[in-house]
Amino acid sequence: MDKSCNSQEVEVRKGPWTMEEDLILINYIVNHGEGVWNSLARSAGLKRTGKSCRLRWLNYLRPDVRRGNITHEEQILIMELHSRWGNRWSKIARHLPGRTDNEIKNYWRTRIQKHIKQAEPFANQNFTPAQTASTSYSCSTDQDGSGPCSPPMNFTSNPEPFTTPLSLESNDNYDSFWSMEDLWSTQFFNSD
DNA sequence: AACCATTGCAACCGCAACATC
DNA sequence: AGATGTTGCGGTTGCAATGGT
Repeated sequence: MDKSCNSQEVEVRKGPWTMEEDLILINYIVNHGEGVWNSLARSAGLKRTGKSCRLRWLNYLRPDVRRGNITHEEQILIMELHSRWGNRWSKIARHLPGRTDNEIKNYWRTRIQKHIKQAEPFANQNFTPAQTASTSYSCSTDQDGSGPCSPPMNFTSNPEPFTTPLSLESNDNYDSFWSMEDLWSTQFFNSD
């Protein structure tokens, strides 16, 4: 009949996450670990879908998520891997520790793709992303692509295991309200 | 100062693959 | 073997911030 009958029990929040929601999610995961996301969302008392919780955690709240500018080396690696695998963002992300598929995808669409478009007039003169990327290092050409790449600097290995949750050195986009450090410190104080 | 266009990013959606019953 | 639930992925959208006029 009318789905509004049970609309009360399935009240689901959408849109941007609040700091309070972030704290609840962090707290819950720290104390109980990740699990089945749907039940996690319910148990934590979040009016979010499991999917939304998972995304928020993976892309934003995890302590090892690295935010801030993509380095030149990372950009080169992204271009190299994209030329090899195409839009397999999660696969590409696995080779960039601390970066998420969403971040890489956004970066590609907003920065690299733009530059490629701008360069298109010159593209006829043998310009391709792959060629641009293949500057001074090579990746082992295992077909599955899981093989290690050898960038000029050894940045593929995660430099530090994020004892400091985030590098906020170029804190362009995360300084308006609260920082992840704020969240995490709050979380530790609050963890029951 | 006000308006408009562009940019960048967080979050949502739909789908396919996988797991469990 | 089929139904149902969950997860992971890639594409897309909405909106705040920023820049330009």
